[in-house]
Amino acid sequence: MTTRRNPAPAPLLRGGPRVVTPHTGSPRAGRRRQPLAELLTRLTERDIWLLEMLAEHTVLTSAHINALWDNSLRNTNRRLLTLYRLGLLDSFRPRAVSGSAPEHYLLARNGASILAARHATTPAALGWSPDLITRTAYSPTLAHDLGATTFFTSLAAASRTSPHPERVDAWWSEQRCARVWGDLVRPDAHGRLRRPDGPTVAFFLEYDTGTEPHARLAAKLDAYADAAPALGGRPLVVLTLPSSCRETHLHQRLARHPALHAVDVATTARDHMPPAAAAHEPLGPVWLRLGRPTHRQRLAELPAEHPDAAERREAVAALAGPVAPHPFGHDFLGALRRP
DNA sequence: GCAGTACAATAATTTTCCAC
DNA sequence: GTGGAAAATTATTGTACTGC
Repeated sequence: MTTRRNPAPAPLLRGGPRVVTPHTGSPRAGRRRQPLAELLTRLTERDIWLLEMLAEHTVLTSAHINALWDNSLRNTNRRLLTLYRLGLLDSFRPRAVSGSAPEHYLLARNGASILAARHATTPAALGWSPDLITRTAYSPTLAHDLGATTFFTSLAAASRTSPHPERVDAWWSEQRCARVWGDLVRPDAHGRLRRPDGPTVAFFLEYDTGTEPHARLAAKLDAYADAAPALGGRPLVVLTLPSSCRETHLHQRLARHPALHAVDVATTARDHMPPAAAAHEPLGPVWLRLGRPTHRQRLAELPAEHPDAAERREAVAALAGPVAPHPFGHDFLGALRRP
């Protein structure tokens, strides 16, 4: 095991210790207060959609945003810098294991104010506060939360290039799930994948960092089994694990768990790569059914939800507010509802 | 004017090597 | 074992150019 010479854990907040030579000029320079009405002439639908996404998911890295925008990284970074200078976004860069970390973006005051105006509410009601960046940058769950985010942005990017025309229909944050289902279940996210022939694979994401004991994961499955009637039938829980070794042990321990009578569970290991794949691909054949691990399946091949369950879920979700559809093409994440 | 592309320069960090 | 210098890695930004 190697040790770091400079193990300071503090994230780098913009305006912090990041040194820029006078020759290039500070990349953070030029930020000034902008009247909100003036900003209206500068914002595109894509920008507004990004603000909505940040309100929903709190923090996204430049790579996440690039994947969602389906853009070149250069263009994504340039636009993000513009939005930062307009006071719409805040950002920080945590320490990285190797090299430097990507920029992490959140809503800044102007961005929160514009969103609040659009939803006829206040920035505070949207979860924004002046110390949001500090709370987020130093959050002990930041890596876990970003892991769940990476799962969905990978899914979204892959669905655009996949030969299988599935579509990511929805991506709900942990906070939205808590608002909809309360203490019944606490997934890290909820998503829906729509097959081209109509059925929808709705799933609850549990992102495992390898720190929870098997008993804790078993207890989560019990909670899903208990909540199954309220969740609209037989819920599908997808568990993404850090290693094949942990996945194997989990299957050995939980293959006959009683909750499997009421819950469908599929696992994947993030170090597992299908043949000819360059990286772990959550849309690909990487999922093993718990209790019946005959072969690895694609996410779209996992059990689709019953139409009645979909109807019941939509009714519950409708209580959470209006829809902000994706403005450019693929309308995944269309279920952005704000209470 | 804005978005997109390409290239070069720069920053922040870890890793490696080497002298002491 | 420790500390410093150089190399390597990863990511961002400035600039020039093109096209709409």
